[in-house]
Amino acid sequence: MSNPGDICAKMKSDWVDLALRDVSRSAPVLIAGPTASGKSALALAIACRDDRIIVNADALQVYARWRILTARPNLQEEAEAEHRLYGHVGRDISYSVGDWLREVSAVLQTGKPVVIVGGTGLYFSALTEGLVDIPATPAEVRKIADFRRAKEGISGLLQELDVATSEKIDKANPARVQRAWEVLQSTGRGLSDWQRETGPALMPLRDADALVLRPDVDGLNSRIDQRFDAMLASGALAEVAAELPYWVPDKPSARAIGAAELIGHLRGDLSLDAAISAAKLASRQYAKRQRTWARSRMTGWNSIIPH
RNA sequence: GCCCGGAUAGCUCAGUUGGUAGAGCAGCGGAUUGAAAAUCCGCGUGUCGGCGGUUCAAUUCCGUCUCCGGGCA
Repeated sequence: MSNPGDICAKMKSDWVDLALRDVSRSAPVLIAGPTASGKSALALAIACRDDRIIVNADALQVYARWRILTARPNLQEEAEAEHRLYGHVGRDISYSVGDWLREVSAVLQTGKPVVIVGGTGLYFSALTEGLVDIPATPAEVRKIADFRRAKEGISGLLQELDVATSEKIDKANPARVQRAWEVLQSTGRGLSDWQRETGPALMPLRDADALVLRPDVDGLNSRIDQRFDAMLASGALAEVAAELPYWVPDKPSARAIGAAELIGHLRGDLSLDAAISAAKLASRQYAKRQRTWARSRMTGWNSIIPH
């Protein structure tokens, strides 16, 4: 049996101890960084020290089905501190930055001290730089956009955009074009028009102790590989197998790295080794994108070198 | 041992009727205000296996050697 505090004590490692010394005891703490860099360990150590609640800032860890695959804190870890916004969204529910920001806002209103931790850069920029409150895209509009995009590509949607938005967005990026079209279609206003109204941030950077983990690339890559092996050892394949009957590639939760690969293996499309390699590769590529985001978008954050 | 086929970018391969070469993937860099673990953009000098020959010029043709497949003994 483990007593409260056991995990907290166990989580401690040299770099965590070192980082802990400079972390504010009063301001909200933000922890970002690439996948497998040790964010959760640091968050738990801080939460234990200051009796904070841990708030998830990861777009996939919100989904209920993937505890192992998305490296969500386990039950023991969750018992050490209150965790919020983890695994609380169903596999078919679409979830977005706006949803997340509203939920974070509600948590902050409780007045409890927090450590907000996750790998989704967009969530942090919405939190610290602001996000306009645009009504959610109705499912029918999304459906029409999906259909048209599949049928005629993005050119048709692109042509129907307002000029201001069209000039602003990356027209080669189907996701951006579709988003802009959906906003115009469902609200009657152009996206860029909306965005001009972006108000003050919920949590400006100066009000927080913002930390980015910046691990050595080679070290991180091998940690990513090891972690995926560990996920398999603790039942990732069974977790994915349980989803097999419900699997639809374009469902929101299906984007978890490793899910499509392991489903592919379970269906006999590729060997387990091939699935593992593909999943590890996708994770390394994801970590690279997170590094790029941190470099350019988190310049005001304090860097921590883990491990 | 003999015969055939390979050897070109980190990997899989294309190509050059002789004028020193280009795709995919990987990698690297970047963008990213509601699907963001998503999506998108940019970046290609490499003894064209070694050595010799022919040629103004060889990665390309010839010879030979090495290695890897396959076949025959």
